[in-house]
Amino acid sequence: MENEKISKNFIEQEIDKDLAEGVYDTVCTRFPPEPNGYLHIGHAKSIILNYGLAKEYNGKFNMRFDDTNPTKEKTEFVESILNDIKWLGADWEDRLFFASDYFEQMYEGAVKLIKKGKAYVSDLSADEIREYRGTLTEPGKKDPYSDRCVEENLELFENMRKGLYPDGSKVLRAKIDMASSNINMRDPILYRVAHMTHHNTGDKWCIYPMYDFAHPIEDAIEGITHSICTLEFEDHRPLYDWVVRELEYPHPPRQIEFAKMYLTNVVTGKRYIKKLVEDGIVDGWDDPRLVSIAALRRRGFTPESIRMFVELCGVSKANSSADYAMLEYCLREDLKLKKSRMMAVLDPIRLVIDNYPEGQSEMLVAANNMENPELGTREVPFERELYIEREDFMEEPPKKYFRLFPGNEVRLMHAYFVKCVGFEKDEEGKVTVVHCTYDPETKAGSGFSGRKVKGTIHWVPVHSAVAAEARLYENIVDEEKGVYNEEDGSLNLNPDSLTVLKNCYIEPGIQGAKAYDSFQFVRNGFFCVDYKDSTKEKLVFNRIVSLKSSFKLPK
RNA sequence: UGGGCUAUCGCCAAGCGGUAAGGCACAGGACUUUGACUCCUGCAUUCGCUGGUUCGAAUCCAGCUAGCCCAGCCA
Repeated sequence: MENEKISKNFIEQEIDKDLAEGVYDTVCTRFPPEPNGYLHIGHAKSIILNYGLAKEYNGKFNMRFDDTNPTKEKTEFVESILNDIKWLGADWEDRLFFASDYFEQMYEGAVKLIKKGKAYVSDLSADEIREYRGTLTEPGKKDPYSDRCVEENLELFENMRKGLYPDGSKVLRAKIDMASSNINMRDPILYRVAHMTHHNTGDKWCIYPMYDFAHPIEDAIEGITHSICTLEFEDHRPLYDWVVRELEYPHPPRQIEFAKMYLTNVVTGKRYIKKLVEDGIVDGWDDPRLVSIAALRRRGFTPESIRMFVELCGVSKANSSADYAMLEYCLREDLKLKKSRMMAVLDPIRLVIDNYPEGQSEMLVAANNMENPELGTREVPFERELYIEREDFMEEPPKKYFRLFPGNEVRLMHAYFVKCVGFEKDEEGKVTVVHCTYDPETKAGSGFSGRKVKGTIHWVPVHSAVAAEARLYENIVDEEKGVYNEEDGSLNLNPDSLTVLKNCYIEPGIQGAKAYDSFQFVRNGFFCVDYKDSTKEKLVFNRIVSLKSSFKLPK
């Protein structure tokens, strides 16, 4: 199933170059999330990219939690992140690391910088540091504490570690260039004081390293060769390189940046999701309309489909936003040969076969997947009264409509040809029953070829069908207006993002089948079980991909 | 406005001086026990703009324009 790669992406080209020039003789990548939230589709791209690169080059892939800021991190997130990565299929083998396990080495690194005269302890307040840093257009000013001698700095830094100073009173800064046009190089803060319990190291530390100092060290310790991150860290690369150079690591890692990928008409902002949850519009961060990994999983996307999506999108340095249709395509592609295709009726009307004996029933053999015989067959009871989809019958059909209408013949899937001979309506003019006659000669699988019909419709036996509830999810954001309301900054929500259909029926026997995880049924849509509600008496399904049908009723 | 990055079809994206890959979407047609799938066919005389170099430029140079990122003791 792996598509032949026509060309390598720019990261692969860089790696090839490094390998050819002997800069590295192996490839080691990593996925380094901070355990401060749930993973979403954007993280999936990074995971799949990093893991894929390691695989492709026969290298190693490390899992590492970048937990250097105890104010934001929780063990709860560690669990969920690990779970999602496993589900996606990235395997870190025995290499699960925590940045916090390197705190001692980072501390030693800081001491080394102080001894080299490359770092100093500053007593400036947060506000003062901001002032001294200058602005985007004006250079910064020299930190008055930057001339402290090595011995004094060593002592002060040790005292910082000992907890002698309150939070915010002192920081360790790198001595680089306060006039640099790159703000990240204006004596960046390396360590801050924070008396706080860390989820991994407890109360052992009260000083914590900043990302810019910690990350290159983490990479270097683990022997990472290519540290792949997103574009916003491009400006930090000079600092990354400065740290590994000053700390004199023998085989310094190399940072390469790529553009994040967004999806069209999807809400990603944490504060917006929070608002959606608070307002009761979605039922949590894993609501199927959102794009956290858990949401996608709940909606029925498979790990394979997400991997395919990432590969299809490719990697570049141009900010972009992929069509949701591309994700849906990947799922259809993944599922179409792998899953059973069952029948169901979402909006039922009764179909009565006038010439089928009352009380009689027979078991028909149905292929689980017409395109993949390996999935076997199942039996479906056929009887005089069936449910069919309301839209599969029209009293006055438009041109080129070839499902049921008075006088027309169609195939009932896996069963017989039926011809419409009449119908009944209620007082409101709504069709309630469609009458047909069937032709025993036309039984599915009989090889009958006397005549052909243009339409094939799904059905379910009235007496043994299983009642179900279906949830049809659409984009939560208004497709035409876009995600954000320009005027007040709110979201443009689609009022029909969730439709609950309570009066649905699915084939009997599905209940016993174990293939619930995701399968295809009802014409051309893919559905899956809503994992949250599957314990309810009625089965609940989510529609995960919009119906793909080229016949649209002329309105 | 200082610095960094980006710009190729509605959406992704190849291309790396020799005359615009591919996928999604879309539109026609064939096939069909799912109007799906599959299979054909069509879909950028042009690469943000303007000049220049060259026999030849999306690719090199110069100048514009637009978008994204950076002034956390966040990552």
